[in-house]
Amino acid sequence: MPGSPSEQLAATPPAATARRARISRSRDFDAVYRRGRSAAGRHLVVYAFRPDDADPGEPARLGLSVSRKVGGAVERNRLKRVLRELFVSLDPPAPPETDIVVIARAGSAEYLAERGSAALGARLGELVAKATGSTA
RNA sequence: CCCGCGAGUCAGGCAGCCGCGGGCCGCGACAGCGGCUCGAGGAAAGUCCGGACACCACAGAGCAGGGUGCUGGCUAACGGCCAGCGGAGGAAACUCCCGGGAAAGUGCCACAGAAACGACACAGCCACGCGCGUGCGCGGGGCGAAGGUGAAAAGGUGCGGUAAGAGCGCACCAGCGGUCUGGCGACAGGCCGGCUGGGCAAACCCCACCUGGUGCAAGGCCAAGUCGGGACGCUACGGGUUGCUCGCCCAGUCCCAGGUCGGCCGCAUGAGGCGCUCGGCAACGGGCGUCCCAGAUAGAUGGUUGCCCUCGACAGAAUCCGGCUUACGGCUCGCUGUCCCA
RNA sequence: UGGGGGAUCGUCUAACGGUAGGACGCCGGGUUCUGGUCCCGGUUGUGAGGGUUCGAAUCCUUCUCCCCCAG
Repeated sequence: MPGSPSEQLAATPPAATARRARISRSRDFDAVYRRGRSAAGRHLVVYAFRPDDADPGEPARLGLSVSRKVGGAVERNRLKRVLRELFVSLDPPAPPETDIVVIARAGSAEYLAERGSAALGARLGELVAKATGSTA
């Protein structure tokens, strides 16, 4: 394996937009909520949890929760897409082998529309750092 | 030009980089990688109707319940659509209407009003008879809708007629019945007759037609896992027939505790789209050709950069399809023109 | 996604198709030296639009919002 071209592929940023890097089981969501650490902002809430059975070297997985209070289907889909994109390009990336759940609160769609994705990305970065700070 | 009316159509575009989901092909032991290709809407929305599909129920019959409601057609079906009829609105283009039955029965019609359906009483008009205080009372008669009201009052208006009056007579109008003509029909028109109605059925209801229930979290399969305790009972009771009755069938019943969070199928070729053509006023149907056109499962279309323009509305598939309704930006075509201005 | 229920004053609730009431707020006035109690008065788009009817909170229809159930 070492020295092979696949090493260059692994060097590319972890694609949290891929389905492998997402939390999909309700069991996993429950674990993050119950046993993880949380950090809350005005528009977002971030939960972080490092599962015991995580594969070594596995990049951080992302789970999103955007309820109907945020807006209609178009707004919520757009918000989820933007949040996934922002999560991948976090400047200090999220620590590996960690499950992170981001909850969008009511008003976050308006925040995105008025302040832009860069502002939302900054808020996301702050909260992720705060929630994962001691475990890293 | 500008108002208005109707129909149709589009849903920012192009390019670079980084990404996401499905299918096919290739490589690979797996994870995966590479190539090609496809990837939201006219409303995907609301879930208001109708069907397909699936399971459950059903020997069967009846009742109940629910829905629809002018006519003819279209459709798999519909509460939808098309063409008409009648009515309503508008100056017009045109638009809108749950639009059967009130001589089958029941009910309601507040307030006001003499009276709200029985045309009786009340009030009133008119001659006649009797009485007296001479314009009133009494009596038996004639009379109609005149009497404030009210949403609605026993056809309306006019003329004649009379003691007073009245469809009592006449003309026109409205309604009813009969008949003729046209139309498949709703209905329209003509003639004749008699002389005439309460209203409300989106009140109960009657009539005609339709109607089993539940919904893809339907349903099928695989994997995993729990399978423990208590009470009452001995055919009385109970359960099923998802509202009831007849009928039929099943057999112990109830309570507590525990398990069920994974995956595969269903799942996308369909009452399908487009083009031409034929029938039809049209909705729609027939024929031929051609295309394959999302299929996720915490749920896919984004990020970024550049250019252009009018600076981009409403809005995101979740079993599928046909409608309805609601939200909304632009463009094209056709049609109307009362008043005002040129 | 599918299925079901609801909306009346600031809050809780009534109302055969015929004037929208009650209780608790709240506001103003009176009584009291002051406050409370008590008395009087006020506070109203029946969620919105359209229709049936002489007349609609009520009947029909379209929409908006809220709540519940099914993993």
